Amino acid sequence: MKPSLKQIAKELNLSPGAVSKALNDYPDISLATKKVVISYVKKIGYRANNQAKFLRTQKTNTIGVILPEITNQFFSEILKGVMSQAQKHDYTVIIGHSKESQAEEKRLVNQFLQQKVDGILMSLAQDTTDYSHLSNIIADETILVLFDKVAKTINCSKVFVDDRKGGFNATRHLIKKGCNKIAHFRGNLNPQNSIDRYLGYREALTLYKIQYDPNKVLISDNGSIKDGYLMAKKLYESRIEIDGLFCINDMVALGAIKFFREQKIDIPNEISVIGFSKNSAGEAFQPSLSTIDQKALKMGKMAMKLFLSEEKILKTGNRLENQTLVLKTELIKRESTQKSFTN
Amino acid sequence: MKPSLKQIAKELNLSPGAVSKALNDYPDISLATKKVVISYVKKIGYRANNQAKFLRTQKTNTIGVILPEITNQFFSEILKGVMSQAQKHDYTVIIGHSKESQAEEKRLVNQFLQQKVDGILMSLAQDTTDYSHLSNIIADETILVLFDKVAKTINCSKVFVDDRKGGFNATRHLIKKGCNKIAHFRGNLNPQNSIDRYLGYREALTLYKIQYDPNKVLISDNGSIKDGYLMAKKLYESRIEIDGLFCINDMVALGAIKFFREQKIDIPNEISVIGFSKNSAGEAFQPSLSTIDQKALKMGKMAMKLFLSEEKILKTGNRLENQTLVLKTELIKRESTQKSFTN
DNA sequence: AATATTAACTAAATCGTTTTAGTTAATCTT
DNA sequence: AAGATTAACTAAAACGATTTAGTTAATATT
Repeated sequence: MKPSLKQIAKELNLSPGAVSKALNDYPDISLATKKVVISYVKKIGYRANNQAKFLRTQKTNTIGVILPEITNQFFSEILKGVMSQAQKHDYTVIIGHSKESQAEEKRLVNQFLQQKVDGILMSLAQDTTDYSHLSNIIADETILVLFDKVAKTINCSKVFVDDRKGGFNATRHLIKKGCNKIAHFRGNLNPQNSIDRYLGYREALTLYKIQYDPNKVLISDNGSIKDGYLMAKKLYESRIEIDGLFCINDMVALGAIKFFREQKIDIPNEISVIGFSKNSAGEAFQPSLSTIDQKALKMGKMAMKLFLSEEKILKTGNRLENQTLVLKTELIKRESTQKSFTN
Repeated sequence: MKPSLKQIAKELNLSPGAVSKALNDYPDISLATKKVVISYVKKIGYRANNQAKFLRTQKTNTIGVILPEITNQFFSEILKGVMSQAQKHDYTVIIGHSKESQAEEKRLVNQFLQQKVDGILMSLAQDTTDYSHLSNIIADETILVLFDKVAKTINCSKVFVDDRKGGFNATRHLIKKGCNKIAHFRGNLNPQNSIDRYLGYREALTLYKIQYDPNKVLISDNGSIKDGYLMAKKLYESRIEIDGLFCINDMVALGAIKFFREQKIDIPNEISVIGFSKNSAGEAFQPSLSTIDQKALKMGKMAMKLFLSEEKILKTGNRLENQTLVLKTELIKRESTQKSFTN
């Protein structure tokens, strides 16, 4: 049914080897033969079998991408960035969804290794504390690139944003807009990103000599709109006065704003709010949401580029040197922190 | 380096065939031997090579998913649904991004067929008019399942929502809330979904004896927030009076609301607005956005289930019968159409 | 004209599995 | 105790490509 090299060879009175060489443009095949083979192959719509190919070449031209979440604009954009580069270099992308679970993450790594991917690009799940599966990847001589949520102790290439600086810039922006009672709705305790943004927040407070108040820091566990809403409610009901709020992400910020506006609190004049990650919904919101651009698309592209460069180094037989890329975030000033703005 | 069945066999003084059989639980291998093999394999962390496996079994346990867009909550949710089912049945998911381009879509189909996927699940690009690549999939004896944007003439399983009914329900909802000058920001001319939603809109107008006015229908080309904003502006500047608006999707609706609110137009009291697709941002918006739930997660799950059932039928050697599933949409009533709601 | 060189192939091994057919030794049957 | 049966393997082909090491015929060299 589906034609193989062997059948084509028989049809053209050639050996399978000759056909293979013709298609791969070997110099020891005549131009005339190459033309015949190529035109015949086109005619019958022959497609080489990648699996069979792999058996000899040991290259699948496939990478695996593991994301903790998929219905999340940040990760979607990273994926988009990865895929744009993958397409450019003719790589196939396998995708896995770890659902923020270490067990699922390990299962996926195993599955991908069995698929013989050339590399794995991943962002760690929140509850990943054991890194043995990452070591397995490296032991398997498969390239590993970590992005966003990375394991500092694992020896591989990494790309992430400077979360601390991002948190610092967000907080400083609020301070410069005149806020001095600034709350922070932070993320879960373990992921480094969440810690770093919190540290940036503290750093800014310290620099501008604002007293740190632990009562103004609440912990979100899933970073959803609803979460933001409930945290704002909790803060409001505890009667802690604030004039600024820095949220772990835009969804939490939108939820918080929703609550505050229901209470007839003027955003930004009574409370200025800034998010993190630049979700596109923030732009349409009223007030439009100030945020920190986390450069998701670029991060995805860079992750793939890191993979490609390691691949190239490996091919030359050199010992590969891992790179760590720290991308700069960008402050997006919008209405939610623009006090002159009246609603 | 990486252990093969052959090496394991040598180590255990068995033949490669016996090891393979032990791992696949063949009845003609003794329990004792099976135990030895399994424990040894676990010890050294052996992982079967899927590519090599395929060569004999002709099954990759891999499906390809092609999406026109990826940073779009609707498609992300579909993907999530597909992946949840794929995981359950131990399938690997390859992903492709057609970027709404027919050429790219064809390239991806070709790439996936070369990867010997067991099936392709896809939503067509907006500009796809030629279906030869779809025929190729079927000719290759690869299972094809279309979702959301489907080709009615292609003989394969399909799943999509009843867009016409959805459009009808959205429009009727506005009418029941007292609107009778209802505009429609529709999608591009060719995709059937966009046409069907428009037809539903017309149908509702007809049923409730409201004069259809083509000036109240504007065409969005990319369905973005910005697009919605600009269309609202265009409508506003053309001085066409409306009291209701049905948008092709939530992003367009959010953009439109943004513009109207900037003009101090009261939403929903002066203009009620309803979107389509249930983007999570709509919930946090003020006013929260009424919309039509397009059942993305379910659609993804069903697409994978359709694939699995075809797979099962194929295995029994029976002729497969294609199924077409039409999912019901759900009206989500929120503040943007709740006239009693005061902002 | 004998030999060396080159062009253009072919033959066959190989990658890592699976699976069918065959083999051997032990056990059962009568 | 001889033949039949069974348990538990082994041997080898096969899947579809790639690639190394020949091979053959034509051409070039001296």
